[in-house]
Parts: sequence; C-alpha cells; structure tokens
Amino acid sequence: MNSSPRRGRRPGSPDVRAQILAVARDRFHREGYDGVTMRSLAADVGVDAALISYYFGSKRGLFAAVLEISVHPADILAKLLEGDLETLPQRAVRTLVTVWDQPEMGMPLLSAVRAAVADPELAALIRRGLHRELIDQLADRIGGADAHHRAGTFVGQIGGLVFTRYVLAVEPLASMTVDEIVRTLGPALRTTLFGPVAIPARRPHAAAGPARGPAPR
Amino acid sequence: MNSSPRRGRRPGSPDVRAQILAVARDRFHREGYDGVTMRSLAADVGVDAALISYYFGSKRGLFAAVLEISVHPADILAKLLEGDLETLPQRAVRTLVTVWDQPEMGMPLLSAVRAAVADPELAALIRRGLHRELIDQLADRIGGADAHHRAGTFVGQIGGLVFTRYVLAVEPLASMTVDEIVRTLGPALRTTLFGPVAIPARRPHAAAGPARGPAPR
DNA sequence: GTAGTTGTTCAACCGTGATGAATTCTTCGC
DNA sequence: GCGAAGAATTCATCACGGTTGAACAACTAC
Repeated sequence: MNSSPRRGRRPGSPDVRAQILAVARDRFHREGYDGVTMRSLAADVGVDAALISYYFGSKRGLFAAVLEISVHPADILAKLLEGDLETLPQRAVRTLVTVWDQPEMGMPLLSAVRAAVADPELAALIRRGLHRELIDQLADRIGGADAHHRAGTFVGQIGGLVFTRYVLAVEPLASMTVDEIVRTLGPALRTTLFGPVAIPARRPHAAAGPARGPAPR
Repeated sequence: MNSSPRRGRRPGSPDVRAQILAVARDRFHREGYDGVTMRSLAADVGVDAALISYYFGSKRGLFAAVLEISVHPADILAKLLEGDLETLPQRAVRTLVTVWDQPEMGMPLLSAVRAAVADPELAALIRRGLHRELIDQLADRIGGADAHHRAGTFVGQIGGLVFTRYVLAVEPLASMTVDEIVRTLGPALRTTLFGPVAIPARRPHAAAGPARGPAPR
C-alpha cells in the first residue's frame, strides 16, 4: 500500500486512534452496541465524532475493531482439542464457564454474541468460525459415521449453556457453580460424543422413535 | 389513487388498528425489529406514522402486541409435560424442532428471541417464563435432590438447539432432519434427566473431575 | 518556500422515533 | 334533529442517530 516513505502529518502526540479504541472497548462492553453513541464516545475521548468515522469507517467498523482486540477464541479451542478426548466434555464445560465467568473475557464475548444475533454478517462470521475451528476438528477426532452429527450436537449443547446462562441468565443455570454445571452437563455431553443412540436404562418407547441409527461404534 | 389524503377521521369503520397489526406482524417476522421503520410501515398500511404511536404507544409497544398474537408457548409446554416422563426428551426435541421448522411459528419465535437478546426487559420476560412454566414444573416431575439442576440443564440444552440451529444456523445442526436430531440429542437429554452423574461406558478418568454427586436416584 | 499528505473540526444531511396541535368523523344526550 | 364530547387521523416539528464533504491545521518532502 504505502509505497512512498512516510509523508504528511504524523499521528498526534497522543495516539488518538488507540485512545478511541480503548474507550470504545470499555463502553461497548459496559453499555452494549446501541448504548454507545458516536457523539458521546467522541466527547468521552475529547474529539469530534467525525474522527471516529475517519479512522474506523463506521460505527460497525469500530465495533469490529474492538472485537478484534478483545476476542481470541481460537487458541483456547485448540488447547481443548489437544487434550485427552475422554475428558473433553468436562474440560470443555469447565473451560467455557471459567472463561465466561471472568468479566474481562466474558463481557467482550457476550457483546460479540449479542451483536451477532442482531447482525447477520457477524452471525455468519461466528457460524463459520464454529464450524471450521471446532466442529470439523472435533468430528475428526471422534470419528465414526455420525461424527459430524455428534460434534454438531455437542457444540449445540455448549452453545445452549452460553445462551441460557450468560445471554438470558435463566435460573438455576445462571447461578450454578462450575462444579455443579460440570456434574450435570458433563454426562450429557459424554453421551453425545460417545454414547449409544438411545440410553438403554429404561424401555425406549420404541413406537415413534427411529431409535436405531448407524452403529454407535 | 388517493392523491390528497384528507385530514381527520376517516368515514366508515375500517379497523385500521388490526390492519397495522397484520402488516407489522408480517414485516417484523420477515425483516426483524430494526428492519422495520415506523414510517415505511405506515406507508405500507397507507396511514400516517403518528397513528401507530397513537394506537400502540411506541414501536416497542407495537412489537409487543405482535408478539402477543404470534407466540403462545405455554400450551405447547403444558402438553409436553402432561405426557409420559420417560419419553419426554424425545418428544420435547421433536415438538420443538417441528414447531420451529414451520415458518408461521418459527419466524415469530425467532424474532422474539432476537428481540430478547437486544432488549433486557424482553429477556427478563422470557427468563421468567422459562423458569415458571418449564423448569419448575419439570423439576417437580422428575424429583430428587438435584431436580432443579437437571431441569435447568435440560432447558439449557434445548435452548442451545434453538440458538445454534435457528439463530446462528450453524452446520450441521441447521440442516439435520428432525429424526437425526432426536437420535443424537435425545440420549443426551435422557442422561440429563435420568442418568448418573458420569456415564460408565469408559473409564471416567477419575482424576480432575468431581464426578460424584448426589445419588442418581 | 511550496506542494503534498494526513489529522481534526465544523456544519450540514437525512432518517429515526416521538409529540402536540389541528382537523374531521362518530356517537350520544337531549 | 342538534350540538357537544370524544375518537381517529394527519401535519409540523423536535431531538437525536450515524454519516459526509468541505475547510482548516499540522506536518513532511523537495
């Protein structure tokens, strides 16, 4: 891009772009996308609102930039998948809850999810991310004919935890401890990954259910 | 058409309120809350925008009215809980997917969820609804010491299905058939409701996990 | 110096939801 | 019937949202 040596005015003595980003980050996480207006944000930084557009193109651009510096899920996911497959369900739940429970991580993630629900393009971003970084890899590791179905369902269950505990905050999930959640959700996740297609503990009510699928391996 | 829309009350008794509601319902479901502007909606109905405020107080009031006539989850939930507890997981999944898959029901529900994510008051509504109508009742039916934890986790997983399949539309969940979903998610839900705290199919890797909880009844 | 580039502000635009006053129709007491 | 009360409808306007183009200021390069 910049072929010629640096011409023109140098960035102001305080790096205004970084300042805007920092304040925006704080306020977006605290007040949500709609709660932050460009004018009020500009006033906070002590700058004209047009400058934000100048640097970030638009309000959404600014939000995207904030997300960029706030959310890095990929490395956490990679760590999870590296470990022992047997213990993955418990570890996944524990890691997820731990990460989301600390506000410095949870708030950015929450605002990201909120924004994604409202904005189809952001939703597509998350959708693709989940699929490539998590579901495909997980399916590879568990193997078997219905690996993708199991992996997808697994992610769905994890997503449900995020949705009900953090976005909706519905009780009792919202105030259960990490251990309690691992205890109750862990076995279900194990069933999804490794279990048979129907738990044989009681009569599966064979009538309507197409209870037989590909062999549970 | 009518080139000079006269001021004042219209002759006859056209039920304009119902007309507004019908058009709003359609457009909200198709274009989402933010996609519908009061002016464009008013133009669609052939009416001044102020009339909407007159009838419904505010845009949110209109949206609430649309939800009112579009979403009645309570009766469906009641039916579910009436049936045999043993088959509840499968039936719940099947009912949920069936309902959400038909656009006449699914779109309203989806726009409700979307709105709830953006608006804390609506979120509180859904939160309370889920808790009173579903979790408490379900906990009563399954009984036992950790009934509430199990019920909450159950609802969380169901919510995850909604979130990932319908809101985020992440693959492969988004294009799995009803039967496939019932097959993969059903057993996990059974585990949540009735299962032990750790599935004994393989060595539960006793180290880290607080794998023992209240007896599984 | 002068020209060119970048940072910053100002004023304005257009679209949003909301509100109060003005106007016209319906209804109901007499 | 008449006339007043009230309901339904539009208009003009407000405050506020994000965005934009022109102007100006600061700085670098030649």
